[in-house]
Amino acid sequence: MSAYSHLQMTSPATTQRTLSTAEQRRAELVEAAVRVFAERGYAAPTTEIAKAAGISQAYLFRLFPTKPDLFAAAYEVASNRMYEAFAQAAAEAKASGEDPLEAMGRAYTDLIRRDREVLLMQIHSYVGAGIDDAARAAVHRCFERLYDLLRRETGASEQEAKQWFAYGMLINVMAAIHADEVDAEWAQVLTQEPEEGDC
Amino acid sequence: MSAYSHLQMTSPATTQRTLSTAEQRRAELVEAAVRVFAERGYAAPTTEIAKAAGISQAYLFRLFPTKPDLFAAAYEVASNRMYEAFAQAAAEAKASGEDPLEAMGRAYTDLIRRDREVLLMQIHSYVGAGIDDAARAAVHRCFERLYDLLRRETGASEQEAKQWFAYGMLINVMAAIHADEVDAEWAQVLTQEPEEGDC
DNA sequence: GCCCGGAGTGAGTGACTAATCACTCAACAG
DNA sequence: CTGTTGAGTGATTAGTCACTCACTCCGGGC
Repeated sequence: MSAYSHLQMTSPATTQRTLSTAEQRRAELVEAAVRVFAERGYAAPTTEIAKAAGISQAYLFRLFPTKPDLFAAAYEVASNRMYEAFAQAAAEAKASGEDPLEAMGRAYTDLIRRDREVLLMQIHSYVGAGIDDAARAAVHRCFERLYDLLRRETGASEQEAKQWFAYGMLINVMAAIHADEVDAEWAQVLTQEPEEGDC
Repeated sequence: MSAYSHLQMTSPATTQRTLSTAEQRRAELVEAAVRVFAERGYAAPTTEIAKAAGISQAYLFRLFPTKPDLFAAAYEVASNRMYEAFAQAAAEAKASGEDPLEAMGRAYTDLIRRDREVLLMQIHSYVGAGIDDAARAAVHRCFERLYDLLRRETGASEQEAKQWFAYGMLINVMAAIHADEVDAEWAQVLTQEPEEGDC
């Protein structure tokens, strides 16, 4: 019978009317996909994603014809979320006369706590980029946009940009391997927040 | 670890046998596993690894009872190869009065060209670390050993060590996503070799 | 009332894959 | 020659996965 009909029956009556119901479901599905892919990687089964989204697996495949399509959409959403966080941090820093480079650096560490999924999706996409051409293109686009934003908004030099990305990658990896749960010097050093005099 | 560590045992000179010893086959299998896992990630099927090693899939499972066991062994070999490269670079630099920190940095970029598999295994293990407990432990051990080596041999400060690892992670990721094949400013900047005045 | 189209699903299917099992054969000791 | 042991395999199994299809349900237009 209705196996999981008790999940979210309270569908908001005041839904945004700009989205049709199918588009809305698609958006919900992608949100769920981000959650599950972030946790279990590309190998996450579609059944589990469908369950997380509260729909049947069959309907998942109506909304996204193939699994790579779904993964690409999830990655797109996650990398947009990251981009927006950085753009906002840069804009706010600019408005308040702060150093935008430093603000964007802080935005990264903030992102770990608030939105761990985004960083995990990033790591998983690096693996996907080694195999899937579409994933690789998406990852390259993400780096390009972020690099352009950084150079444009902060005026960082090439060397500064490189260093900024390097620390970002370190944060990504440390989050992926759960270094924060390890009680050892290396873990403490490599996950600690940057001090003031960082160079 | 110590169970399969006899890489080149003394082959019996008196008797020539057409059949290999199990230990020898195990070592060959692990070498093949490193190649295949590096290329295709944790999802690489055991049939393919067996084929690469020139043995049957059934025998693969006799030599390693489970796939995670095999992956862990492959990762161990790959990270040892990395460790040895760093240790050697540090030792040589020390002997010749060079700066060991810089030498170890150069060893990393050299490693990309010579032994790309090692870096790819590293990236793949980050994903494995999010799922498999054994893989996570292995990755943590690898970081610990490397961190200790760095601090001991180069006398780098915590901050210097952190920066060294950050650049290492950047190199890892750029290799994984094939950034070197991209013709764009971000790719060129993030993959270029470090200049002399890097800080 | 009746059709039509879109939302949504239960029940599959074929392809694969980790792991098992029953078995063969080579080598050697006695 | 014979019994034993370890190397090695073909065939199979149990389970999982991406993906499909025939179907139901429901609201709106005629």
